[in-house]
Amino acid sequence: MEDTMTTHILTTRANFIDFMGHALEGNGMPPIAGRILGLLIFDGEPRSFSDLATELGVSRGSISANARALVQRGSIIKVNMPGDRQDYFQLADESFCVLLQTIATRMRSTSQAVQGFASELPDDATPHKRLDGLAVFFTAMADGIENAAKTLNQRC
Amino acid sequence: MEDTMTTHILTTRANFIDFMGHALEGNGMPPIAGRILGLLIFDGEPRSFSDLATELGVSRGSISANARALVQRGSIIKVNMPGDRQDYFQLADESFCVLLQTIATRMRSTSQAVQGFASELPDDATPHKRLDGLAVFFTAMADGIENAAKTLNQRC
DNA sequence: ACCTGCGTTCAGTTAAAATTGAACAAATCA
DNA sequence: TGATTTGTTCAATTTTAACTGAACGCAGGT
Repeated sequence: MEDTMTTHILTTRANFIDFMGHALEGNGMPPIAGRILGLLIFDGEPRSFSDLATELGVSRGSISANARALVQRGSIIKVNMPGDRQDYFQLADESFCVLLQTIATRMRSTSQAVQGFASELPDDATPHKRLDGLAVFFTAMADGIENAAKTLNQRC
Repeated sequence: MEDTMTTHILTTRANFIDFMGHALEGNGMPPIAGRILGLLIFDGEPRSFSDLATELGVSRGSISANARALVQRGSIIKVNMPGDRQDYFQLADESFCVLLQTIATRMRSTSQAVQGFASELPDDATPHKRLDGLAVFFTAMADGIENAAKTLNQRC
């Protein structure tokens, strides 16, 4: 009974980790980054570098690269345990907010880029208007996402 | 002078098309789809199937596949010109709105999926809470994006 | 000093995605 | 009918991204 329960949780855990791998793949991140994030979200507590490699069944090189990318994005943080020189990783408190901010920022820079193209064109040219419209579109999207961040009532 | 102007516009056009190719690449679409979209946004008017292949310098097979994908997404529409049996494509009026709706929908389904994983876990388990939080996150994002769509005062 | 464990790096490999190009069917025209 | 044009399909190819694994430097431990 206890075992059944545990098994079910472990199955769910594995499925969730797998799911996150695919989900973040669709957002321009490598699958393993998604799996690391999924594992850390699920477990909540710090996990060691080696554990990640072992549990996910991937090379240490992969953990190194992908964990670094996640740290850089602010999704996870690296922590040190006293008397243990391994690196540990855990979900960042502001993880989700950071994710939103990252996306919003990307939208804004895209908007700016499009605006740049528009400004190259004569004001009366119809492409100018359309590119302007596209720039507005990206800005609106950035606004919407940042707004969502605030809605989450966390510090963003 | 006239020539300089035209050249500059053409250069900007080429750069914009190229930019869109890269931009949509980051959103999970093939580069050529982005370039087709960029070309149609810039030009505004219908362009023929063959023109797309010629101007973008890619195979007809690629135009066929990518244009179809864009049509299916609702970003562009296929139109027919009287007395010309070629297929023409042009930017859909609701192009940008559709883009937002697509993203919002994906967010909601992701949220639901995560919620599904959460429901597999006992209510008192801490992973349950975290997955719930993640689901809320995706919902908030979907809301934010749909809100942005409405802000654009177009019919969405 | 030597050994062991840890994380990084990067050249090589593998796997996945995108694109090509030739074959094809349908439609048009002479 | 036969020749042409048009868009689709799919197997082969190219391109790109991701991953591996061995070599390396660094820290501690014995």
